[in-house]
Amino acid sequence: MINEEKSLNFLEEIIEEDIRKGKHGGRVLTRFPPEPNGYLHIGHAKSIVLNFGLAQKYNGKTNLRFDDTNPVTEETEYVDSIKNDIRWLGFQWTEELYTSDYFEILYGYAIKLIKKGLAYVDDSTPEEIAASKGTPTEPGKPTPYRDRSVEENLRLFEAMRDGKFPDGAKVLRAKIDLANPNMHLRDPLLYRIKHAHHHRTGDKWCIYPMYDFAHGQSDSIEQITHSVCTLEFVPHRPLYDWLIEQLEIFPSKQYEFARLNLNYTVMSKRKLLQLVNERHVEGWDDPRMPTISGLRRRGYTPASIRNFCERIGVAKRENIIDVGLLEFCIREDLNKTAWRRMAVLDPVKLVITNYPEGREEILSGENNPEVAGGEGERDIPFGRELWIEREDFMENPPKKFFRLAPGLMVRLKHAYIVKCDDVVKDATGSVIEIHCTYIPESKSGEDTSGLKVKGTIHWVSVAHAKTVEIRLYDRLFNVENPAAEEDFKASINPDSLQIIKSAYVEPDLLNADPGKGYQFIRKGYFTLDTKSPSDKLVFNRTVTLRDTWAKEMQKE
RNA sequence: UGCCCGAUAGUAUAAUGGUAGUACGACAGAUUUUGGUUCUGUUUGUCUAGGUUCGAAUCCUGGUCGGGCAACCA
Repeated sequence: MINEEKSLNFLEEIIEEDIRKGKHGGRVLTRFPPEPNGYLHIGHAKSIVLNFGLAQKYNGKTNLRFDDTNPVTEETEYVDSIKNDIRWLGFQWTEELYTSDYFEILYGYAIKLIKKGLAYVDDSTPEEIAASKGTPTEPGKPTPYRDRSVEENLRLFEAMRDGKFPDGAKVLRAKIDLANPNMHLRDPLLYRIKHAHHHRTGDKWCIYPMYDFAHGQSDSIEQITHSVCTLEFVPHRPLYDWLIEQLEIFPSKQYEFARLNLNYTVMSKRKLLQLVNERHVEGWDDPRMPTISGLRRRGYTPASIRNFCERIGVAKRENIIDVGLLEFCIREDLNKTAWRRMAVLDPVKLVITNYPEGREEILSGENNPEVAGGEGERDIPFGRELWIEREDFMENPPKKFFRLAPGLMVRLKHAYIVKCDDVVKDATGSVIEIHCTYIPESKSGEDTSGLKVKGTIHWVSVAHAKTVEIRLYDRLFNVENPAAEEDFKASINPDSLQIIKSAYVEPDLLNADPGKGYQFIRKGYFTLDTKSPSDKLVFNRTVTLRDTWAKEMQKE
């Protein structure tokens, strides 16, 4: 293929068409509108990459707007974490805005609607209002307050603002159509009374606008050109348009896409909050959580997440993405950037019987074989006794086992070829030592032995090994779609975290940089846990390496 | 059984009336001092029934299946 296919998603097509027609002078302004009532997760990342990406692609801008219209659930802690996560992902918003900054304007919009005879104060209880809306198959009926005069509505709404009524005593409703087949148009609530402290406006207000009377209006105030949200807001769109039309304000347009679902995890803030509150995980940033902060602590990079969000595409069809694609994206990134190190997670001792007692050598290994020059080398001490991985030895191996077994030879990475001669067992019959002889002329880089071995294994010198803690993570749930279960918590994977209290690593790892990814050769990608105690290092496994041998073994 | 949205390989996503393509996965092979990486190849798809058309994944109609909508949440 000579010229690159552009292959636009449906939003890019809409925007390009708008630009072609000169709509808004070709201006593109999107917004990312989180409610500060929880931490951002990978689903938000899709929306962030989409909104910021669209603006970048079309020379536009993106506002960050906190949708803070419900003081009961919203907190400043969440505002800070959200800003931090967006920056970490690599995006910078044009303006930091809050719906609560528009409360006065919104109040004015409500007055305008009342004056046009398009809104009324309703004294009904929540139950009465629900009943007044009817059901999807039956039209609603007006409540006794629907035909109050403009003057009375004005007076009552002002009294609501002035705190004359308790919570729930009255609401402001749009006067549209109680028989409309779209439930959202059956006189939707616009304002409710909540005598609650707001994280930004304090106690200034005791009435707060509902989502439908805040979101579209905020879009309009900011002159957002393309307001991109998820599918569940499709039925709200007629109301979004109706309010803008009646208010005669800037005509922002809403477009909807299908939210991200990942298998083997949950994505709703309510469920994630439950996992945190009920201590199924350590917190919002537990490395098993699909939150941005969890993925960060796990060792995912911003580039890998951005890349993932681009690969999954954007459409209007419900989807469940295989978490394997996320893993592919982080491996792809880390393979190119992670420095290689050796670590033994499940050690057994290997003794080189023909290597002089007390002798040691300093060998060297390139940091990154994926880059020309290897990004330098580090020293690796070698000696007569080594730790190797227990699974790299088998007494009675199957035919295609390319590791250590009596009579077989392997290459010790960056070192020598060794041949297994003997094993030492304890009283219970388990192997405690593997005795080998090494081939002196097979040293890495100056091998004149002429020997060819199929396998190469990693190792750490017993005399120089450093002890660290390693945490291995697995999927948090045992079923593909936990949200579809009766009780999603019943399918929590009890083995999602495995802690290895003492693993042996090469000494250079004591200099590991926080925030950097390391490949423990043949074992996976790891990163320093940001909450390691100062007296010991803890490494989190980001993801395993692809393991075709393990897959082969499973087939048998 | 009211209204709305959707349906293309296992999972996603293109093809905008003219050769059904791409990525991930799976499978096979080559290379490899990581059973990693890289490279090559193979496999699998238009929900269904009609209609319009020289020609339909695409347009029309009916059906089927999936999802959403009746919070003083967003």
